[in-house]
Amino acid sequence: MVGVNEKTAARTRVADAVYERLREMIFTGELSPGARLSVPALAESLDVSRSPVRDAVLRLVQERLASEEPRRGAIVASVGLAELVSIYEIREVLEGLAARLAVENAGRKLVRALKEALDEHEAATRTADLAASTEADLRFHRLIREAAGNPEVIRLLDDVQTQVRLAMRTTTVTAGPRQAIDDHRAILTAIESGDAVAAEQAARAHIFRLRSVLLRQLEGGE
Amino acid sequence: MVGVNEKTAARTRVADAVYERLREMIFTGELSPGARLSVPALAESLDVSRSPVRDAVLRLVQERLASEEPRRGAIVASVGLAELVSIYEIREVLEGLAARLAVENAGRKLVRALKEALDEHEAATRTADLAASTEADLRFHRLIREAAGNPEVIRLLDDVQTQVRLAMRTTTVTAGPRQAIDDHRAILTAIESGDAVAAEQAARAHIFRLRSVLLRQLEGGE
DNA sequence: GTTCGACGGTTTACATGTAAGGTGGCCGTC
DNA sequence: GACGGCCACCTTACATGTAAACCGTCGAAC
Repeated sequence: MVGVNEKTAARTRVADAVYERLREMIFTGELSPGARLSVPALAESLDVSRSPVRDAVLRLVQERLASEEPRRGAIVASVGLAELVSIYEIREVLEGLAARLAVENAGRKLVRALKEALDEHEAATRTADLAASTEADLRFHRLIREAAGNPEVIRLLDDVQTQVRLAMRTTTVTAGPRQAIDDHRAILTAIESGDAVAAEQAARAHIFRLRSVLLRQLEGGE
Repeated sequence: MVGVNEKTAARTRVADAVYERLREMIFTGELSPGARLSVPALAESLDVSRSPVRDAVLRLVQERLASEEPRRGAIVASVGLAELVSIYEIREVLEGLAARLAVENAGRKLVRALKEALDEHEAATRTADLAASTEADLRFHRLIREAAGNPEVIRLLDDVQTQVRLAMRTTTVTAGPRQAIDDHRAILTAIESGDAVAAEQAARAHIFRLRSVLLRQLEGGE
């Protein structure tokens, strides 16, 4: 034995770090939609060589956080309202699926955790703590999809959320905090009662309402 | 097979060609699940440098045709029965969504094209022409999702199909040709009558039956 | 006979060189 | 002053160099 094995060592890929950094820059607005992702320029500003930057940019492109045209390089993607509506159509059926599957292998623990998230969501809303409210909201959804036991659903919903976050740089979608909590309560009730079909319906209805908000924005203002 | 036909002439990217070639090698079995994707070895055998091969392999990894462990390289992915079930759960709701959306902006042309595909499917089944039957089957589904008018749905269902093709190297899933045709007819009827909800239900039921076949395989003979 | 550790070969991951293509600016022309 | 072609710069895409990590093997010690 050569000594203690450091688990911290495993994660040191420069390309991964660059990828994370670029994601962060996109989500914080340091890189706006449309901004050019010049590999040499980024390499210099991040003080690494071009190779890991290239890998990271390719990864962003394939996750559609950036778009590229051959020989012209990549730019930060922008997600318009119409695309966001398309994404919410997908999110609707995927969240429905997650809720249905969650019922099928749900336990007491899930219900308890969901209740807790919902309570915190409500409390944060009462005190107008936006950050905590958002966190509890996201956690509620995350708990359900992780309980679904289908790794593909988790991955796809993570993808959806990534696109939504990007779109949020220019748009917001909320049906009002009270509506969200009521919707969540309906989902929780269905899960608690073990009614998979009702849970699917409730989850779909929740996303459907959010999508309706988007559609009104699409037709009305802007 | 998303959009290979860009009309711009000078799309001679070596990395793209390598990517296509590797995909082909995976689907034809030239590269079996588990096979190592050694960048230097592939570069030599394809007679290009390591860079485009590296790009292509990264792309495969990201599309989950290959899996990688850091510092250990990539191998051709294998899709087991359990994963295939997960994929079909997703396919169920996505095909349902596509059918619903297709109704919402369907025209006469769609119905006619679907009828044609269904007729050919039936004819090919009668003459036991497996290739033509499969082609007509795929075309039926493709027509619907392209009519959905939601590019994300198309992309996700293409992804699903890629995974299914990979899984098909070791598994087959069919509910029997008659069942498939009956299912398709039910979908067509619902679309023709303009009943979006019925179309969604019919499409979901179709995939649900295929998934049931998988589940029986999963429980029964290994 | 089994276990352990050193060694060679192979590969990854990062760095860097370079030809060809694209862009935008600049200048001359009308 | 507007327009069009030329040129210089920058970038992409491919090629290649290289340190360090990993794998399998082999041999020695117990």
